[in-house]
Amino acid sequence: MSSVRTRIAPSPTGEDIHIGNLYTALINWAYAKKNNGQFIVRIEDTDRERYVKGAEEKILASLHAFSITNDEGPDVGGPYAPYRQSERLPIYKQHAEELIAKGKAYYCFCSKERLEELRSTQQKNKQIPRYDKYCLLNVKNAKERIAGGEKYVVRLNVTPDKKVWFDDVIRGKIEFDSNQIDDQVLLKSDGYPTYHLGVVVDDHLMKISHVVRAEEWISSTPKHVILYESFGWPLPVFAHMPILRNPDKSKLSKRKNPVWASWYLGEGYLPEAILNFLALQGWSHPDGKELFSVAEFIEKIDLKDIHPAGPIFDINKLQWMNQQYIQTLDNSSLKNKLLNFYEENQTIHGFLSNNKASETVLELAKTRMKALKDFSSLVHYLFESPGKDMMSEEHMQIIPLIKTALEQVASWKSSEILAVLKELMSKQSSAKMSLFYVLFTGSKQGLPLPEMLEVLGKDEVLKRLENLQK
RNA sequence: GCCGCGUUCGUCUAGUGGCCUAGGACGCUGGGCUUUCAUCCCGGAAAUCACGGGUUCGACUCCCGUACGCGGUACCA
Repeated sequence: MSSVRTRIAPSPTGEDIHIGNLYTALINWAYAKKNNGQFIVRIEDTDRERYVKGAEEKILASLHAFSITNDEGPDVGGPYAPYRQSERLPIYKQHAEELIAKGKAYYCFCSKERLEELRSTQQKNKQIPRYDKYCLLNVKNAKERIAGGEKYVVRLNVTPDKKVWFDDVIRGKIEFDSNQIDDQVLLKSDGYPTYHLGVVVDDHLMKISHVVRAEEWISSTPKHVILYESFGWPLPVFAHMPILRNPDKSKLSKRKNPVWASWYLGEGYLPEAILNFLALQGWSHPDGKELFSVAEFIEKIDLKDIHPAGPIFDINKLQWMNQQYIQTLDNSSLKNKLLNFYEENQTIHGFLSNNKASETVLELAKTRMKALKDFSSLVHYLFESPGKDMMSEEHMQIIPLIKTALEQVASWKSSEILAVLKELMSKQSSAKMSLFYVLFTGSKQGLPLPEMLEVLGKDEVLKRLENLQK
């Protein structure tokens, strides 16, 4: 059996890798790993208009942040380098010319204006908007015009009245009528290939065995099939993944949802949790498990088990999953993750690395974080006492009572503090736990108060009460 | 418009002809534990399996049609 080689082909046209692309990357990577194959990253930077500088680096960095490692790519090289399409221009040109020589493609000199006019009249007459093969039928001196410096494109010469089909692992046989297929531009006038020429040539040259990509590519696949046949190349296995959706069911977009992988990382979602969540889109563990490792996913995944309907991206479930991952972390790994996450925040970073009490806090905070970024609001009052402006008459009245009570605590331990607070509550009907919380934290709820008061220290606690009385 | 893909609780899904009076998970909700909030545990509501026809002794499961949703329809990917 020939080896499994999969790939993702991101375009550096956004801020970062799109979460939907990360999903596709996960499936491609996992499937390759499962089969002891290779996973390749190829940068499809053929759109010069939308090109975003630095996007490629960001995409690669994000992939690595998720531990999705590529065996070949622009960053690590490989036997089929270069892996950046902009560096492969002569290859596409050569292949386009091969197609022309075979009569499978042709030069076209039509202006943008003519194409627009053609399209609008076709639409007006309710015809399928397609190129009319004008240049194929009328231009006889293409070589001369090109030699004369005229701009041109190369178009695919689609034979009408034919059935074009392919087998999709996830969806079965998909068939198109070639009359529906446009004479797609293959090589643009700037010398760059379009996606269609680029993918087919590169996937073949790089020996990609499985083309696993999003559903939005289904309708261009027949063009690719024609291309493979025109070159005389065997077809790869196709698998079109469902596309992730917004709550309104449209394709997941940045207007309606956070889509950049780094956004999720920046909120403090753990890569493992995100991957686990993504694995559950369109797929389910054979044992019905919800929580499982990437290694287990690799072991169990099979392309044919993927459900084709487009799932709505439910951030709620992601949050739950993230919390599950956070609370099963041991203190030292949680600490490391937080240290990393709060690299810029000196207060929290310092507290975590120097304060012995951070162990206690970590333990208590664990079950109360949906994401790493929740940690700061859970502990902020350790570094900054709540102001008088947050207190009501009720709070002010209770201060003397609680102060005397706390002053009597001999051994400043959470258990004793709790006992004292409980006693106060039983004696004084106006004394309530929620009042105490506000006094020290500015909020009615939070991490267990006795433990946090212990962390704060007797002196600091009493000082805070005194300050409030001033 | 045309072409293609899809359709099981609000959401992610199980389900490949009888085990389904449809199971799990998130969310929602009631309760327990508890110093608040969480965690954790127990319970509940929630899907006439989009609809209509077939096929079959029997259909969520197979076939056809319809509706709806989504995707594509670029010298963007």
